[in-house]
Amino acid sequence: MPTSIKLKDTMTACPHNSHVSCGNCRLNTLCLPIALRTDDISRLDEIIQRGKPINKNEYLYKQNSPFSSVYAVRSGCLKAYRLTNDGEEQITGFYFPGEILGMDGIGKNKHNCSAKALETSAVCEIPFEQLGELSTQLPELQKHFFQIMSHEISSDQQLITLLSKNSAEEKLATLLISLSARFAQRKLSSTKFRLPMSRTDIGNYLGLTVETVSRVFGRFQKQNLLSVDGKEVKILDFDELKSISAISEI
Amino acid sequence: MPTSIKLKDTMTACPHNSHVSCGNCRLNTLCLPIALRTDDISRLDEIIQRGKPINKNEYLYKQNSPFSSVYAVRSGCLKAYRLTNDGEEQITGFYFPGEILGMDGIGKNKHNCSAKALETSAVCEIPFEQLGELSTQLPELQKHFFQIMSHEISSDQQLITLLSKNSAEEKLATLLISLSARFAQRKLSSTKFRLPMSRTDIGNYLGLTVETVSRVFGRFQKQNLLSVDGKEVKILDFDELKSISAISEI
DNA sequence: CGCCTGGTTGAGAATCATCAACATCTGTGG
DNA sequence: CCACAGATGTTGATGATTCTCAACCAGGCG
Repeated sequence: MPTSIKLKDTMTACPHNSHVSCGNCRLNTLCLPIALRTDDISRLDEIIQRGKPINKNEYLYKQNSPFSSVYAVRSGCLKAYRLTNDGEEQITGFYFPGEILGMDGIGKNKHNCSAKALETSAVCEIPFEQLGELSTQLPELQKHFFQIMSHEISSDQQLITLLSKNSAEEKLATLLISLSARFAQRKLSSTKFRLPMSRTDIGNYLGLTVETVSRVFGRFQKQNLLSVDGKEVKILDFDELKSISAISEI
Repeated sequence: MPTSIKLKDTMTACPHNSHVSCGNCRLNTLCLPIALRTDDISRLDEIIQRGKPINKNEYLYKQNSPFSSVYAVRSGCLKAYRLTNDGEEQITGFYFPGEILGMDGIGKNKHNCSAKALETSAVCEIPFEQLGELSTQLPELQKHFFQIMSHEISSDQQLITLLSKNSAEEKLATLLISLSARFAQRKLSSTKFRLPMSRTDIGNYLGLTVETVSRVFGRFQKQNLLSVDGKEVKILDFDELKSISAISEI
């Protein structure tokens, strides 16, 4: 068990750097409870393990493997997916820096999904047993984790609605607007970004075939909503794209 | 605020009876942490409020209303649903006795869904603030609620897969097998039961139109998998129905 | 009794999947 | 550095599942 290294100075908080502590991680407003006091953050810091980065296509965890930790993404991007009866995969979410995954494993003490890196990624491992113990002492932390889990439920429910009610164009527009918002949250451009996932992954996530995804990208370009160059996307008409999407709040 | 009435004697634990305490509720193996000691159950009992039954089509809570409690179903059945942009509803789940709903509201302190009774139903209201406090003192309770939320996440993810990958027949078979299992859990018949929801609700939940649901019911009857009389369903060939469904474990 | 909601059945239409061919990108090894 | 192979993405033609629209039936309730 590597003990975490404490750095009280204000070193550059690059998320790839595995020596950054929670206190000076630039993502901490996303994954940490705002209300935690500095010395409480240190206690959280102590249970968090920062492993070496995982490469593209490597697993963070596999479906049905024993559950022990949840993970906060530090850099890169991961997909979570379940295998269906007939061995196909169904992607249930993409996870970006500051977002937390693995909570589906808590209920049955084994992972309900697999998680695989879409590109070289670094994560903070948060042993759940210890998190639970610490949470009994820090009510704010407990509340925060209830909230994170609740958010996961809400976003799953939104995906359910999307899959059930919306057309291919609405689905893709919704994904793009959602990604845009999540990039903005990390102070990145909300209109020009790189999709870390393949077209196949997008189709899988949205319940569409690759071909349909490709065609809809084509239509969006013809309508001057987007300019697309491989995985690079530039949103040209944000408002129109949003109005196509299933995302309501302005 | 009515104070809960304690009944230490072994009165008949009918779930409609609002005076039954957690300790002698016959559903407590479903909604309570197994490991809780008797006097701890009493403490939980004290924060739980047992309101009067809600009638068919009445709301338990509405989307965007302030969140304060989660609810355990005591009798009846409820549906949870979200309104889409254009005012349509999307059902995200049906909740039967022993099951817990409302957890989607924790994250933003307002309900992400509405919940409406499909028939006269009774619920136990569990004020979340107090549950949080009690959980810091009873680690088992905290763990139990993490698990319940995690189960909700897992089942939402299974629904995502179902909606995205499966045909109309697979969807309906899956719902029927799932209901069957949940009735069995409550010691009711797993092959003969009454659907509390309308065909429209089933279609909505499964991402199908009423007509399609009706046709698939018809086909299943022609294949002698089911006999259907309105809302009464009798499963004639459980194994075949299960093999059509997306439910794997035997 | 008749209205209204909920459910069933039929015919035609539309979206998206499938199948297939082709283009492009990636990376590996000569 | 180039060439090639495999993976990934695009485009086209065809077809199937499911939706839409419409008519009709059944049961419950005033």
